[in-house]
Amino acid sequence: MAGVSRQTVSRAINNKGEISPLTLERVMNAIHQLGYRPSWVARGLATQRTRTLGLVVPDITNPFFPEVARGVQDAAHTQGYHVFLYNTDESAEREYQILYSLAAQLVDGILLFGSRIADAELRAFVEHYRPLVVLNRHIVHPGVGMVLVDNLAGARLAVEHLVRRGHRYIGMLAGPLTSPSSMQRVAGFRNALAEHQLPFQESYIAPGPPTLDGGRTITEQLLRRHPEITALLAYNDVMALGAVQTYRTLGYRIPEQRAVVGFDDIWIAALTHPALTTIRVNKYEVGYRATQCLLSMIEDVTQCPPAVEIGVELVIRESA
Amino acid sequence: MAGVSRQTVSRAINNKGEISPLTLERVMNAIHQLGYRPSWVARGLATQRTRTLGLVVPDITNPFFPEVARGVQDAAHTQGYHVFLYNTDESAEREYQILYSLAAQLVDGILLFGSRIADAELRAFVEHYRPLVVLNRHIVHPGVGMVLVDNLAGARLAVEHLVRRGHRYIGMLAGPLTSPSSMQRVAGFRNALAEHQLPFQESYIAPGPPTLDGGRTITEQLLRRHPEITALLAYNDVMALGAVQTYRTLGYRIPEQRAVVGFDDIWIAALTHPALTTIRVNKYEVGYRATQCLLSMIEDVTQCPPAVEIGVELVIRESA
DNA sequence: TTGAAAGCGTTACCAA
DNA sequence: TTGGTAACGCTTTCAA
Repeated sequence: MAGVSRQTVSRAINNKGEISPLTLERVMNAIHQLGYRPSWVARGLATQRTRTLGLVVPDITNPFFPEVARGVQDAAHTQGYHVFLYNTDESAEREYQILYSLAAQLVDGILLFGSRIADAELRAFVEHYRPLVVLNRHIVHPGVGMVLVDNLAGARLAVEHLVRRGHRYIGMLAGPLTSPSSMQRVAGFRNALAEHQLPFQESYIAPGPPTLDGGRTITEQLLRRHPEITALLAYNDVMALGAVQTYRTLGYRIPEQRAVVGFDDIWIAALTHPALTTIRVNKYEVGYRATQCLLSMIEDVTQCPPAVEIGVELVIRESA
Repeated sequence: MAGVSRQTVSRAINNKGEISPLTLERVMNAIHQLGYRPSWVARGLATQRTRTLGLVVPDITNPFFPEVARGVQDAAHTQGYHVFLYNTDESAEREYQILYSLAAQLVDGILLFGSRIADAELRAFVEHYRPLVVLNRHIVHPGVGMVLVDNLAGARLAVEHLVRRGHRYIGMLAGPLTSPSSMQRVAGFRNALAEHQLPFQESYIAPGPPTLDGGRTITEQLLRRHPEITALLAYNDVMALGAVQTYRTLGYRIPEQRAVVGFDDIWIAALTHPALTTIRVNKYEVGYRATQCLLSMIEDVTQCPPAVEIGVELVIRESA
C-alpha cells in the first residue's frame, strides 16, 4: 500500500534511522489505515527476543506477592515487556516444570521468587538459558541477579523495639526451615538477643508453616513450653495474626500482657485489631528493582549490580 | 542424531500417530540427550497459536483479584496455556493499549475483568481479533464470553439478613457509578428494599470510590444526612471496613448499634475486628470458569455457554 | 511410515 | 536510502 518493500516497513516500525522522512510517513499512514500490527511471534523468531518476562512466585494469593507483581509489571511495562505469571505452590517439581517450559525460548528472563531449587541447578539453568533474578538467596554467578531484603536488620529492629517496651523473654515464630528468608530472620533474631544479652534457649525459636494456623498452633506450643515468654517476633504478618488470635482467646491483653511483632507489613496489618506492629518490607520496590536488574542483564549479562538491597523499617502500631 | 528428518521429529513431539514406535523411541532418546525443547515462538509462528492467554485486571493489588488470577492460572495450566498479566488501573486508555498490544498475535484469548471500554468497541475488537471473556457485563456476541456474578441475589441476601436483625433504615455504600458490578449490586439493593417495603430515599444510596477511605467518608456523609440509618450494605468488603472504622471512631457499637455487611468476602474479612459479615463471591471459581469458557472458545468460537453464572452466599460473622 | 518443500511474518545482511 | 535474499525453527501439505 505504501509502495515499498517489507524491509522498508520494518525500518519504519523500528525507526532506527536510515529511512527518509517521506517514506516513513507514507509507511506510517498505510500502517494506520490497515490497522497493521507487527506479529510478536514472527518478530520473536527473527530476533530471538520476545520482550517477555516470567514471574514465578509461590502463590499470588499470598498477600506478599501481589504488590511485588505490581512492581514487576510496572517496571516491565516502561520498557515494553510483557509478564507471564506462574505459581509454584512451593513445589520444587512444579518449579522445574515451569522453568523448563520457559526454557523453550518463551521469555527473555525470569524472576524467581521463593525458589526451592538448589543453587547449583539454578546456575546450570542460567548457563544454557536465560538470566534470572532470585530473592533472598546468595548466588554469585553471571546471569544471576540477587535481591536481598535486609532481614537481619529487620529482626534487630523488632527485638530492639520489644526491649524498649520492657520485654526480656522473647520468642520467635520462625517460618519453614527451608525458606532462606525465614533463616535470615531467625539469624537476625539470634544476633539481636545476643547483643542485648537477653535470655535465650534454642527452643525459643519455633518453626512452622507461615500461615495463620501455623502462627496459632506454634504460639500455643511456645506458651506451654515457655510461659516466661512475653513477646514474639513472627516470621511474617500472617503468623503474627495467628499469634494474636491465640493470645486473645486465652485472655491475654495485647500489648499490655503480651506483645507481637510481625514482618512484611502486608496491607491487612494496619486493619486488624489490634493493628500489627511490624517490619515493613517495600514489596513494590522488591518487584520493581528486581525487574530493573533483570532487564539490564537481558541487555548485557554483566550489567546487574552484585545485589539489590532492600531496606526495612519498623512500623509501630498496636500489637507491640 | 536420531537419523530422521525434522518432520519425523515434529511427529514424535506432537505424537499424533503416523510414526513407528521404534523411530518414536529413537527420536525421544535424542531429544532427551540433547536437552532439546521445541521453540514456543517458532511453533507459534507456524501454527498461529501461542497457547497463551492474557489476563487483564484493574489492579492485582486489589484483594479481589489474586484469587481470580489463581483460578485463571490453574485452569490455563491444565491445558498447557501460559498466562500474561496486566493492570489497567481502571484507565480506559491503558486498557486500549494493552488490548492492542495483545492484538499483535501475542495471545490466543483474553480475560478482561473490570473493563472500562464500551460494548461496541469490544465487539469490534473481537471481530477482527481473538475471543474475549468479560466479567459482569452483558455482551451477547460470538467470541465474547460472559461471567456473571449473581449480584442481585447477593444484595437481596444482605438486606434480608439485616431485616431479620431488626433493621429498617438501611443505606448503601455504592461503588463507582461506572462499575457494572456496583450498579448490579445497587439494583439488587433497591429491589430488596422494595420487596420488604422498607423506607427508601434516593440519597440512601451513596456512591464513592471502592476504597477504605471511600468507605470512611461516604459513611460519614450518610450519617450526617440520614442519622436514621442503622445498617449499611457496602459495595465491597474494603468499603465495609471503612464504614466500620467510621462507626467505631464515632463510638457506635457494632453490631448492636450499627451493622455493616460487606461484599466479596476477601481474605481479610474474617480477620478484622469485628469480623465482617459479607456476601461471598467465589473468586477462584470466577477465574477458573472464565478460563474454561475462554479455552473452549479458542477451540471453537461458538463453544462458550451464553453465560457462566457464579452463585453467591451470605457469610454471617460479627459486623451484622 | 517417512521425507521434501513450502510457508508462517518478521529481521539481518549485503548489494544496489 | 532502499530492496533482495536468506534466515529464524517450527508445522502443513503432499508425495514417495
